[in-house]
Amino acid sequence: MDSAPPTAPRRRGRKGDPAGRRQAILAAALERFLAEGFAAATLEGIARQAGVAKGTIYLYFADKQALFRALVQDRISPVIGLAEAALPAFPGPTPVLLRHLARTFVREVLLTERRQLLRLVVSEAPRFPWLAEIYWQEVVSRGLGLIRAVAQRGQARGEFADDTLARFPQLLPAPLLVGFLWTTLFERFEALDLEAFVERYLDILLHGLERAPA
Amino acid sequence: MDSAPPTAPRRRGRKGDPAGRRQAILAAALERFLAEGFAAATLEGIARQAGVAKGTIYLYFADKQALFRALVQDRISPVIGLAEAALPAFPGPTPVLLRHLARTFVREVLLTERRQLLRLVVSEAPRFPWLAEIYWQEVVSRGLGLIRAVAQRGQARGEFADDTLARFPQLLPAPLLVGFLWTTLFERFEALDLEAFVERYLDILLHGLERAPA
Amino acid sequence: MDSAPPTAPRRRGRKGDPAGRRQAILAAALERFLAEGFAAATLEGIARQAGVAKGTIYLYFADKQALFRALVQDRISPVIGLAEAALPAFPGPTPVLLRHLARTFVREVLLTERRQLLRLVVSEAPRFPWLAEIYWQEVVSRGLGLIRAVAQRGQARGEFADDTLARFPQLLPAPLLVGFLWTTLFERFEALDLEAFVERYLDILLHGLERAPA
Amino acid sequence: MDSAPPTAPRRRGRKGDPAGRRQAILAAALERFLAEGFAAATLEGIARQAGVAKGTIYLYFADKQALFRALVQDRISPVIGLAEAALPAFPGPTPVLLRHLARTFVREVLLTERRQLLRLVVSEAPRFPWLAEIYWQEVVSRGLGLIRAVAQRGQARGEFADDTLARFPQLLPAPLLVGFLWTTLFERFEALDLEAFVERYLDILLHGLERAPA
DNA sequence: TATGAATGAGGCTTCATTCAT
DNA sequence: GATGAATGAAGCCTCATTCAT
Repeated sequence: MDSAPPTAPRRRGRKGDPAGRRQAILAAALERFLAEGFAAATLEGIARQAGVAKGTIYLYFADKQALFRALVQDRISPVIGLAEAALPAFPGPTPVLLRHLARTFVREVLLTERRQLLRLVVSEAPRFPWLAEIYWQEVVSRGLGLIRAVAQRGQARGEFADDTLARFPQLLPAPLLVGFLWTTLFERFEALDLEAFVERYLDILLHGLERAPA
Repeated sequence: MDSAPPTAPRRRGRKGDPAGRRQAILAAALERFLAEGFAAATLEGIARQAGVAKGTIYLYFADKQALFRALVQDRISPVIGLAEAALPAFPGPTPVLLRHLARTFVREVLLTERRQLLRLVVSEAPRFPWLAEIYWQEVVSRGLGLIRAVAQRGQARGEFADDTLARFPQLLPAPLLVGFLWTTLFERFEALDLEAFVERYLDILLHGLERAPA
Repeated sequence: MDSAPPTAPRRRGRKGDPAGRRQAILAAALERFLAEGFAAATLEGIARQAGVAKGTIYLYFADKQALFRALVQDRISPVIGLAEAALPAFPGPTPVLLRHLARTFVREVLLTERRQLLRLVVSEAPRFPWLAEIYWQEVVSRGLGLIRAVAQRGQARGEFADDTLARFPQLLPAPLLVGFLWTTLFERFEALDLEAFVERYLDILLHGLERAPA
Repeated sequence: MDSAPPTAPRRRGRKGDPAGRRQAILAAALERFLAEGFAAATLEGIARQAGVAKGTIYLYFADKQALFRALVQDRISPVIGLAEAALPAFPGPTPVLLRHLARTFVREVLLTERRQLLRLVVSEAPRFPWLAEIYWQEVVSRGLGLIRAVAQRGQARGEFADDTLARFPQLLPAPLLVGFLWTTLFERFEALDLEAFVERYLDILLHGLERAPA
């Protein structure tokens, strides 16, 4: 399809790139796990999609579960780094900063394939408790910490009326979860203007935070 | 084969009842699917939990997938009926009605095993597109319709400033999804006072709806 | 080969004999394990030889090792019972009794397929310590006890000069092990008149026991 | 590829020596085969123990079975040489010579790791008929020849009453096989004073040979 | 010559489905 | 109808062997 020449010549047999191999397997595994779930995805399918033999996977990962774990660790951790990097020395008002955070999440997660990872965690976590734990450590706890920091900044600068957001940092990602579910499951039944929805939600949330309701 | 008439139906437990059998199997299937997911749950386990033989399941359902489908159809539809029944002729102010709706959902879904059904849908929908469709028809579209009806009631009565809630009925369930994720995945890492969280959110939401923010 | 009609009609599909099934599998397993060793024998081969499907084996045995263990327990224990039963109230002189014991072993073990079981134990014991343990409990310790009882009988009756045989009961089976190795490994290279060999050894042994050599 | 001349052969350990390589591989193979058997031993394990890469083994041996065969041929033949060398011009009485032979075997085989080779032969001979053949040619037939030579020496010198030992040379190694089995399998369940046992056996055997019993 | 990444056939085991009783 | 023993396809994983470097 692409007129550009194949960058990787892909010699038959032993490939030359010992590093790209691992990434190719991870990419294939992500796709298969997302499409079929952990139990239903087969190593045969992953290998085929990665363009390697079944046994090759075991050169890089001890077993199917280790592959799954590596996948989560490799692809999830960088996500939160994006948001943390966006914070450090933000000059403007805190409400603007909050909007910035939420929009970053929408742009970098909800509107990319990364959104599927959350589904994977939701799906498989009950049977693989370490999965929720990794996700907690790498994403959720760091994300909530981020929001709490912003909440205190807002309170310190007199922009927020009280500690509502610090107590319930989950208020910020709430619409994002709606967006996640929507784009994942229900988009084909009814459209949702995701960005408008999030903006509207932020309007209400910030309005509520600035003037503490009863 | 046996010429002796079956004078004693030998109903041990819930056996012998051709209708109760089906329900017993469905109940067992629900539990196994929720606990292990579709692929990992075994008919052996379902049969054991239902107190029937493996082969018996095939007298009621064509195959594993048919069992799954019947389960979803039998158990999901009633959920939304609860909320719809709560609406009909509510006398008081619309904000109170909204709070009532949200609390019903928290009490009847989030704090019961029914919450697991949502997880099952999220998990298996990609492989069983009809699953999302059923869920949409039976739950989501009716739920959103309910909220829209309430939104219009509020606007008609002059309680809401504009059509924000009618355009984005997802605003109401947003915190409930957070609650879903929290109780499902992260409860063991950090506590969340679910009821306080939801009440606080309703404060903010209703405040925002009553006086339309910029 | 046998002109008699097939006693088991062997209907295709589900067999009727729930008891013979297990024995058929054990017999097939014995043959394959003996011919190929534990690691090299395949369940595919065992199933084929038993005339059952691969999965059927797992209805009777938890895994390959459990099959192996059951095989040893089922086939080894009866062997020693033969010798123990031969002892109780033997009327004649102890030397005659000893010869009787040795001949029973030759006839019932060395000259039958049972001899192969010893080879199996020797082969696989280092990797499956429980195997040597079972064999010790079921065969060796009981066999040595038998010989010690005979030795004391001989001493009590004044037929043996001292406690040599009680101290070294292994003296009796020594030539039988030679016979085992010979028939197992070297028969095709050079003939050995096993019975004459054993008789000649017994002559020497009994001669030595009757008049204790220096 | 590297233009620099290999001034330093970089012989780490026993590498670099094309002949030592072969020996290192054989030594490692011996250890792994003895510990795990032919089928269960892996080339990966042999290579690691030999300190070479898996592929290197194939530079010296065509395949796993060829490695096994070479191992047996290289390591078994020398064993019998020990005993043959002990014979040539023994000055003393033949019974003393026989005791000397037996003790040499106990010391050099039973009490060393070489004893395991016999177990390997017993284990794998049914699947590799050439294995029993090699063992026969290199060890057993030569060993029996040795004993027969001693038997004739004894008869010629009037020390033995008849040709019993020449007809049944297996009489001499019989207790050694008992010792083999004992140290290999049953030592941990009951102690056996191996040297005392062998001496006592020789007492009886020689006593019987000197004065031919009925 | 030496390496070790890559391969893929084949082994053990599981489990949805069938069917004789 | 109900049962559960039997089946066999399919999955995960191992490892002897090959081959580009």
